[in-house]
Amino acid sequence: MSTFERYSATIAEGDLAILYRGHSDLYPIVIKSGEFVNNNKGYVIILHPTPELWTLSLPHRTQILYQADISIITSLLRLKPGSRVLESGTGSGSFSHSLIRTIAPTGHLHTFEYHEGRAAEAKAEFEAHGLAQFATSQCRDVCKDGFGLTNLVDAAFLDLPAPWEAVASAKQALRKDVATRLCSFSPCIEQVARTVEALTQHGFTNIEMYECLLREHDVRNVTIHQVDVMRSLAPRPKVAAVRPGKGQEEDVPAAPGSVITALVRPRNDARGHTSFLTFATLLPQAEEADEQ
Amino acid sequence: MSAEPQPTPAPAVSAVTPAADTTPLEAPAASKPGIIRAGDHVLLVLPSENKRMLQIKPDTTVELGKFGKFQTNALIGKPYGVPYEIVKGGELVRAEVTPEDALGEADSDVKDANNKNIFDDNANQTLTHEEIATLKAEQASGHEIIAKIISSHSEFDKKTEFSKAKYIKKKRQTFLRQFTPVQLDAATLCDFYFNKNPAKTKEMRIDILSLLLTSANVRAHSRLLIYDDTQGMVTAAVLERMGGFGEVVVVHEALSQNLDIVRYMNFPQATLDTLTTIPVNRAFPLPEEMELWEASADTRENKTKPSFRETRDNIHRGGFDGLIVASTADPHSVVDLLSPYVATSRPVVVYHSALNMLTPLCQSMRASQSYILVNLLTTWYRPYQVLPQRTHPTMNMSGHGGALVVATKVAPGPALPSSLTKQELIAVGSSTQGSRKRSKPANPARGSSGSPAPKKAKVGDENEGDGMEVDPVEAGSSQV
RNA sequence: GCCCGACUAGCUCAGUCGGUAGAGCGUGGGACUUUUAAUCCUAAGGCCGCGGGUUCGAGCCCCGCGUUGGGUG
Repeated sequence: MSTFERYSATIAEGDLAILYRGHSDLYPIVIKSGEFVNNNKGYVIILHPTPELWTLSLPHRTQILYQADISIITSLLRLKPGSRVLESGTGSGSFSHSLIRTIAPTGHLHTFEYHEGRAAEAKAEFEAHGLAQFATSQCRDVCKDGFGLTNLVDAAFLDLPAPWEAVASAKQALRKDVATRLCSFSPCIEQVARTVEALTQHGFTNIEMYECLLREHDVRNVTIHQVDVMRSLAPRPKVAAVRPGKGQEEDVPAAPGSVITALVRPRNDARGHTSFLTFATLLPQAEEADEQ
Repeated sequence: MSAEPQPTPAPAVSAVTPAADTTPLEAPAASKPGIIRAGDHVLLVLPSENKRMLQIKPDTTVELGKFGKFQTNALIGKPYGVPYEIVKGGELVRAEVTPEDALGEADSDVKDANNKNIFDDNANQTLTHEEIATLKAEQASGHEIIAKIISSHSEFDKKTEFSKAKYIKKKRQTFLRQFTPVQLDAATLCDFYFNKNPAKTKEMRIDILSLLLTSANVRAHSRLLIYDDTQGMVTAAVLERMGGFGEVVVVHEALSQNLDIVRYMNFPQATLDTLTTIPVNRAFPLPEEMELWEASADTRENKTKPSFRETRDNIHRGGFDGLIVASTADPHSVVDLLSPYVATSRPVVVYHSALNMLTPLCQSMRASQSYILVNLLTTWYRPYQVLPQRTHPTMNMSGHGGALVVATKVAPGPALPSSLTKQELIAVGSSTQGSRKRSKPANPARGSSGSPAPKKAKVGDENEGDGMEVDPVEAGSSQV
């Protein structure tokens, strides 16, 4: 069975796969013999699922976390195989899938979602994707009822409208024998301020905040003309994109008086602000407290 | 199923699981996690926020300049991450951390004071340099000295609370005799080198490294090919994310490769055993060299590692789960060399500190039928100071953290005749997302046209002999 | 009937390489000669069909409707 925590060599009945029909046309499917999908594009490519492809193709039930934020959060929470981590809310499960990939096979994700429907869908997804053994998902309003975990997790991730209300309970859930980490994900600076205040009051240290955006770049060859007095009045070659390779008819040398050069620029549809990422450390308890 | 707490919503899940049992490979026997061991490499964070990296060898004295000195034996067995004060006699005691030290009074009214009547005058401080030096010589604690300095500052009470906090912070950075030993991990080391000696790690910033790790789908049980010119930064980060499971083969150009950062990670032997390295000329020997290598004994002193020959055979078996390149050489040449040994539907990720060094590679990979989803990436990364009523960006690091080319390797299909523009049926299953309409792959076809038998992709790859089991299916043939 | 796209400039278009701030026509200005005008040069013109619902207080979100193109009955 294909899963997000292990590659398989071949496609099998019942596997989740990602149907590729172009960069903006990725679609998750379950392979079932005897069934068809239509396609009017000549060919498709079936890809092995990865958390990154899942993030690009999953059904949105909420706004989701994307790869840039997911990546830096994972690093700064110091996650690796064996880590135990709590997450709230589960949302559409974009980050959850990536978390499970990183902490498997010896770690565990405790994920909490207060919306009943979304919690159920996420849970069903984990099971369908063969990830249930790595994740415990609960429908629970953690701001009101807390996480219900004690001295258990290495890291906590809060993606909540009022994260400051969950700080005390998150602290309780974090283990106390080693330094642990917390991240809060909030779009607005006022949320950050209140969260930082709560973190400080609860004894978190090393509070830092970041923003991280992904910039994707286009590369294309353009033909540009050269300024030349002798030719200044003659018709100029058109400035036009020229693409190399794949045997296209555009694969022609530059006309006299012009030169082909690579033009690199950021894609204009790049996402803007996502959220502020607030990180904090909870130091291990002093030894006196350890003794009891 | 899971041995973890069950997902019943109502009852509080109270779980206390012993720490050691899930991390057998990371925690050496008879040692608690997060405890400093003899032989560990550690990072010491000083009050000035300067950092020093060193190895804790027993029975040694560590000199921290004006911040004091201590015996390594006093640190062994103590927890990481905790600030320690060097008290008289060189003993280390856990330093108290109070929020007010760093924050100032959060609720203070900023308007209750200002600098209108404060003048820059050294005479505001009544203590002389000699008197302060004497205090230090008498082994007064940092806190005592700071208190003395504040009480000797004639204008201190005129300052705003925020200004006082900043003043105190400066004094703490100068006079406190303490340090925090930080456990070394990939994120910490990346940050350390990026700030201290970025050339060593080829200007690789933590956010780009993080993106590299997810893009390459690095995880336990990965089987990866790596070309690493970052002093081992990339390899160390990859090994950390694999947790001792799987396999990493590092190919390098010189006869031996500097992977110092891997050593600094304090990996257990089990993790180090998943790493093998091999020079390019042993992995890809010229025909005339072949006999020479075959004749000569493997000269590696560490016989627990596979021989070059075994590693070479391993590489040529192909089917790797990914390729990661962070090279100062032409990245294109490295990708051409190693990509053939990567399985299809697997990531290829290439790092370089300069975007423009990757543009030709990006163009040619986009033009190639062997890759899809080819992307040229940089990041915009900005840290902020967050203090009550004093939140602001600390610096702008956009555009200087390196760039990545990320792609997915696929099996190139046969060239499509131009007549094949019509709809084709692909023998795969239906959607899992019944409710989703946008770009739905299509509805079950009704016609009885064609056989639904799944097509095994044929590998028309230019890369012969990589032995991959074909995963992505390219169904380019007509059914009509 | 069902399915899949596309709706931004006065009009019409824009590709499975991660090509939707890119163009063409038309329009204005200039040069030129072949002057009921042609050719060349150049300039101006862009915020995305309508409505609703949802996501955290960031949409690569969803639904409906309209217009339009294609496919299939």
